[in-house]
Amino acid sequence: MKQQAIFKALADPSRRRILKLLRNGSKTAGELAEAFEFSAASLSHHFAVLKAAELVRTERRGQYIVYSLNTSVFEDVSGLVMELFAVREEKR
Amino acid sequence: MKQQAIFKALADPSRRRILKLLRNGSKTAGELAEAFEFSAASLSHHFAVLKAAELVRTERRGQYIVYSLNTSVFEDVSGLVMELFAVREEKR
DNA sequence: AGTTTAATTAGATAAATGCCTAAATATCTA
DNA sequence: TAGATATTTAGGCATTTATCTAATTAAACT
Repeated sequence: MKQQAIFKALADPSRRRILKLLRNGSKTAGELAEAFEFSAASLSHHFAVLKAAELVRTERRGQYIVYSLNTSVFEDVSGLVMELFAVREEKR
Repeated sequence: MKQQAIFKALADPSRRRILKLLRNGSKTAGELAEAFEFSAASLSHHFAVLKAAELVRTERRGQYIVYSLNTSVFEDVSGLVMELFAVREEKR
């Protein structure tokens, strides 16, 4: 798990928005792009950051590249947040 | 709740480390500084970012300024994470 | 094979971030 | 009130980030 990559990826509002768009199912890069006013290139950069954090997964489908949420990282992220706030257990 | 401030604050490893140091009780700026090799000024900057996100609270105690975790934000942060990954409920 | 469509990579630039030292502020103590 | 200690604020610099346009890669369709 790439803790730093995850937090860094989540720090940008556009990237969080991409994640939210993916909650209800995969989308192609182009479909996602419709929701933004950025150039496709900029979006692509954001995808790369999300991918580096393993928050999304990709799959080529013909001409298209399909992005989907990697929900298995969700537990990692939750765990990281817990870890930041939870009082540490006594050693025993 | 300042969503963007929170995610931005969590994006830096030193700031996450500060939060962890505070899990088991308040500490003065100086005590926290001992754990780092940064200048006090740099640390102070990090404190300001954490404070802007309301992740920590401060209280002056004489000469010292005491920092403590604002655990009430914990729920906010958890909620934000949930929101990023949870499949959205059907409208009804 | 050549053209179109989808997406990424390269290269440039402006803005934000993280660090530093020096100066300022606040409190304590002699 | 003067000096010492704790911390923040100001100003400057280097690195990283987010964006753009242009060029490239990959697949699809004639």
